[in-house]
Amino acid sequence: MEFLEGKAKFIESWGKMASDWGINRTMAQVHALLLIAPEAMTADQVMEELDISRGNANMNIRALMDWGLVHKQLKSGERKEYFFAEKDMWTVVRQIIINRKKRELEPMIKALDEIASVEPLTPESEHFCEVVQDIRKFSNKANQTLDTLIKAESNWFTNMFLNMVR
Amino acid sequence: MEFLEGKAKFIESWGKMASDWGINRTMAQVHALLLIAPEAMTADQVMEELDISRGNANMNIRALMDWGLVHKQLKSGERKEYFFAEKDMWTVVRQIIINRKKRELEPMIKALDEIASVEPLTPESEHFCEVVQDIRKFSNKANQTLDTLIKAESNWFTNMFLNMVR
DNA sequence: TTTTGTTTTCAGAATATCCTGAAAATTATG
DNA sequence: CATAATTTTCAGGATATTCTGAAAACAAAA
Repeated sequence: MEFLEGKAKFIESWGKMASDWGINRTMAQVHALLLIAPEAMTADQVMEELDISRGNANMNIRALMDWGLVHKQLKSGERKEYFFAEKDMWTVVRQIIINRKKRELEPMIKALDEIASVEPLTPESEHFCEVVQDIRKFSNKANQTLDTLIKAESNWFTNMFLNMVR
Repeated sequence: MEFLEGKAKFIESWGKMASDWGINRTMAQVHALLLIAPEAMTADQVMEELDISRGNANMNIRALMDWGLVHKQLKSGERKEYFFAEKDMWTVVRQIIINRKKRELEPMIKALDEIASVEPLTPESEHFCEVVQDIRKFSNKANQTLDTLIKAESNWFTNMFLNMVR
């Protein structure tokens, strides 16, 4: 496969996977582009390469910085801002875990805690409470595990994988 | 909190979380409804409770069966079909892992394998190949780990959590 | 076979999400 | 301060996704 074909395919696949996971496709494509860029890029270069508008490029670069996946680089003597992606895969995954946990898992746990105050007075509400308790326990365990994962070192993560498949 | 309020909140939260994760909101709401239903329900009951159309109910119940999260129950002497959700949380999570792995992770790995045939002939393609290799290694490890998880027993999963937070 | 109850399909409508591009805001430079 | 370069915003347009409802298909019962 040619480099340019591979590059296009990589950007496309990364975007596809992201949109399956509820993440803006273009944001993921910008991320893919910066991941494989050997040097930091300007917003103009991103617009050009992905053929998207200035507003779109700006919005998604900013979102990627919010996620902690992309950083700004200022070059002395230049006014333009340059951007580059975090390349260490474990750090990338960790940042994604941190963000999704905060945005999605924690609100869900909060909602479940409130819901858990329902009294099991009827057969219907009794069953309801049981299901909610199960999910609560599960979510809390997942939350704790993710906290541990977030604190863990890269090699620890590798080791966990190896342990599990052994 | 009152039961009916809790029920509504649960269905709403479950749907919200699902749509964050790229899953149809209504599908998740149907799932939530069946999870907390003490008895199997008909499509009509689902339509009624969630205030959705027949077509929508049918489509999403069917999708949930494809995911292995909902099953059909036939009552003797009745023509209507009844549906109930798998309630064991570990089984639910496992089914979701199985499906998403097959639909998303495996195609990504396949794409990466193809992309990996790019030759690192220039500085740009050299860096590209490095990034792709990193992601490939990571994806393959994740894939193996998920295979192990899928085969694992429920209590093993609990133990893993406990091990990790220790 | 005909009737009746039930499920499935799918074109078009409704909605949610994303993108554009030009203007406004911001910031550096002369 | 005035000018120029750059970034940000956001209303309106474009696109993608989801939903409806009625008709078709199917299947049990008469």
